[in-house]
Order: sequence, then structure tokens, then C-alpha cells
Amino acid sequence: MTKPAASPIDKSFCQACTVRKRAICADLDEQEIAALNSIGRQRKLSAGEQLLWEGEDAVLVANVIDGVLKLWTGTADGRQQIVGLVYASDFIGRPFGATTPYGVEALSEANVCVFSRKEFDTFAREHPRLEHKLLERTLAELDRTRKWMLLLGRKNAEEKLATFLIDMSERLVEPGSNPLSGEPLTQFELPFSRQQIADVLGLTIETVSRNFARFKREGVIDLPSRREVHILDRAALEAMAG
Amino acid sequence: MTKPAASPIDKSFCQACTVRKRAICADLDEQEIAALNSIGRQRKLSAGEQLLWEGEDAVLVANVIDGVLKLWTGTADGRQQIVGLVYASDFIGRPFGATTPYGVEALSEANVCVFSRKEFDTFAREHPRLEHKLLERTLAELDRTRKWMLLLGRKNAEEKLATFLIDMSERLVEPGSNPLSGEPLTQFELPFSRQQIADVLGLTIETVSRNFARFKREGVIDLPSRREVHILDRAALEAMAG
DNA sequence: CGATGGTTTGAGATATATCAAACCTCGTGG
DNA sequence: CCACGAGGTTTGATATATCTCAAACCATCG
Repeated sequence: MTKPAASPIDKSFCQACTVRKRAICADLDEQEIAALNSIGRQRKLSAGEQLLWEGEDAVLVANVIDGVLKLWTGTADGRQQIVGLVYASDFIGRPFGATTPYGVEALSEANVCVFSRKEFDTFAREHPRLEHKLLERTLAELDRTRKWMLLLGRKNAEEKLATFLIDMSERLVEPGSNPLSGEPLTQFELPFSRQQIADVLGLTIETVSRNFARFKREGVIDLPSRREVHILDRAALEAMAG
Repeated sequence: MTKPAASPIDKSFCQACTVRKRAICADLDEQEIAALNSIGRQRKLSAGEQLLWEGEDAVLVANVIDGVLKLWTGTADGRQQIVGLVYASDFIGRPFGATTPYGVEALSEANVCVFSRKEFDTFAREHPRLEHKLLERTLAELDRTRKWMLLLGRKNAEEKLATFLIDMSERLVEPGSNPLSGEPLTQFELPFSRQQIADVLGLTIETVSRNFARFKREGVIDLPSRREVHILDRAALEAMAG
């Protein structure tokens, strides 16, 4: 009903959206969705394409429809740290803030549902249910981020990589299956290069590579190709994660 | 007006609260404050006292009235990582969550304004302005935490300590003066032991101590006593922070 | 096929951890 | 008032995990 075809997104878009029930829009009714619809537009990103730059004006926010993106910062001399990974149904950007606090770059091909930050802010303030969803998500993300600080500050390379693999096996479940309730995967394809894994874990590419090799040698995992991982002995891996 | 003396906190309490204008309660009107008042109570913590334990049921949330507290996690074998520091007007605890994700311990004597988590959740859901404040605060905290990941993952000991000292000089401003608009301090007393600094930075106590000594030897800072710091050459310190 | 970019493997350097002892500081009790 | 003890801190000597530099390797794509 309601809006004409002038709407930036086909009005059937949100209804067809694969993450509709899991993203922050989940609690909105038809009318609210239509209103949100009218200020959003879909955008396709190719692997390696950057959506937001650290320090620039916070012009837009977005929902991830599919694909994987990294949030990153770095030092002046080029060292990089990945400070977050976002998957389908996750939210991107900095609402209620003037500047973007970190860069956002697609690691795989990705589709995102983009909003002007200011328009989104206004909409959010008028829709407490949306703000509540956003709050729950932000609180969960903060918990996850703080847990990662233990890894960065106190774990050694072996523990870091083991933790990373466990984490991936739990997060790379198919978008179809319900997110956290299911079983973790025993085999999966990493959407990251070795360098990106190093930038997540605060290690060098060589240390990552050597530990992968060792895990394989010890029979804990198998590596059929560069990006495929089979977990052969999950208990051992969990023990290594510390 | 409204409530009788049976209220857990004297109804004049919130009005007299020193963080009233800076905490998440800031946007509430008199009536709302009174309602919040009726579910909260003040509690005094002595240095070293733990308010929340990681993994336990999330029973309470709180506002910090004064003092400094640490948020921390650790590994099974006792390594510890401080994942956050909270000061006057900051919010503590995990609303809308079943378990407490990290321990909370007072580093100095502290006063906190405590609420049952469930009652607070209910109140928050009925008061979007409060939820909005909480959202803004959580988003800011997430930004700060992610910035700290760069320090933990990619900075060396010198850069870590320099960054820490700069950060402290900006955050330990008197509760009276307005929080972030003012000048950073050139001298201050750290509310942390060397071990706690090490646990913030992901270093050992010896490495922290050696770098303090070196900074002093190089004339960048002075250390009149164990916990006092004078910044003698802020520009140099900022350059070292990377 | 040959070039290219990412990855693995190796040898060596180095920052930080570890282990250990000496050193303050401050409160307590003789 | 001083000696003592305890906890935290500093300093030193050594070990080691991880980084750095460099070369070989491999997959992919024209």
C-alpha cells in the first residue's frame, strides 16, 4: 500500500529482505517499515571496496544484507587493526555522532541497505522500538569487543588463532539457519586472507601462517585449500584457546 | 512530591546528586526521577571491593557517583585484562542481558547508585529518553573500546604507556569542571597500581615500570611519588603515543 | 606459460616476558 | 622513636615468543 514508485527502494523490498527478521528493523510494523524504506536504498559493494573512512563526517549508516565487512583503524605508520567484523543482519555506522570512528571495508562481495545518518537519527528518535533494538545490538557488540580485548592483550599466538577458529565456526553459520542456537561448523571457508586474520589477531602474517601449519601438523585442523578449514579435533582446539 | 519516606532513597537524593546532569538520568523530568529514585539505592564501596562477578546472573546495574572502578576478565590460568575503566557519571552493568559479562571492582573508594537490573530494564523500556541516553553512552563506549583494541593489538610498550598517560590526563579532570571540553591535566594522581596499569595495557608490571623510569630519565614526565605523574613535555608524549 | 599476488618456510634480531633480588614506603608494635 | 614486616615497586640478568627480512613456493589469470 501507500507509497508510489518514486520511493528509492521498491516498496516490496523490505518484505523480501532476507535479514528482515534479524536486523534492527525486526520490530517495526508495516507502516514503519514503509517509512524507513523511503529513506533507505540498497547498495552493492565488491570485495575490497571501502564504504566509510575513519575520521570523515558520519554521513551514512547501513544494515548488512549479505557479505562480510571489516571495521578497522590503524597507526600513522601503517599498522592496521581490525576492530570488528560484520555479517548479514548486522548494523554499520555511527548514529548520533559527528564523525566515523573507523573505516568500513567489504571483505567479500556485499549488499548493504544504506541510510543517510541524519535521516536515520531522526527516524530512530521517533521510533523507540528501533532504538531499543539498536541498543541491544550495541550492548552485545560491546560485550563481544571487550572479550576480544582479553585475546589481544593477554593471549599468545596459539591461543589467539585457536580462539579465532572457534569463533569463526560459530559465526559463519549459514544465514538461513538461526544464528546462535545452532551447532558450530566443523568445516567452513574463511572470508579472510592471512593478512586480514593477522590484523584481527594483532599478529604478523608469518606467525599466523606458522601456527596454521602447526595446527595442521598436529592434526587439530585440516587445510584443504588456503581459505578452507576443517576442524578435526574441536576439543583440542578449545583447549588451545585458553 | 509524590512518594513517602518509605522510598529506598531520600527523595531529595537525586536532586542533590553530583552527577545528576551528566549521568543517563540527565533528561528525565522531576516525576520520572522520583520514579527511578524509588527503585534505586546508594551503596558505598571500599577500594578493592568487587560489585559484580563475571558470569554470574546480571542482577544489578548502577550509576557511578564518584570513584573509579575497573571492568575486567581473565583467562583460566589467572592472566587478567582490564577491559574498561569507569568514572563518575558512567553507567555500570548489563541491561537486557542474562549474565554479567565481566567483573566490576572498585579501585578507589566509590559511591554507586544501584538498581535491580530487571526493574531498571522495565523502567528503561517505558522511558525512551533514558534508553536514548543509554544508547548514546554505549555507542561512545564502544568507540572508545575499539580504539583501545588498536593499542592492545598493534602498539609497543612505549606507545602503550604514552597513550595511557595522555588518556588519563584527559579523563582524570575534576568532576566539577565540565568533562571533555576542558584542558587536559599536566599533573594528576593515578588511581592505579603498576599491576593495574599493566592489566590495562596488556603488559607485565616490569615493562610498565621500566618505561616509566625511561620516560622520567628522558625528561618527558616526572614522578614525584609512586602514583603522581607530572607531564613535562606533552608534545613528546603525544609523539610517543604513535 | 609466464606474471602476479598471496602464502609458506627459514634464519636471525629484538622487544617483552620471566625469574630473581634489592629497594622503597608505610603502618604496626615493641 | 625505632625496628620490623609486608606489599608494592624497581632494577638486573636471561629466556623466548614473535617480528623482521628474505627467499622459495603456489594458485590464478591473463
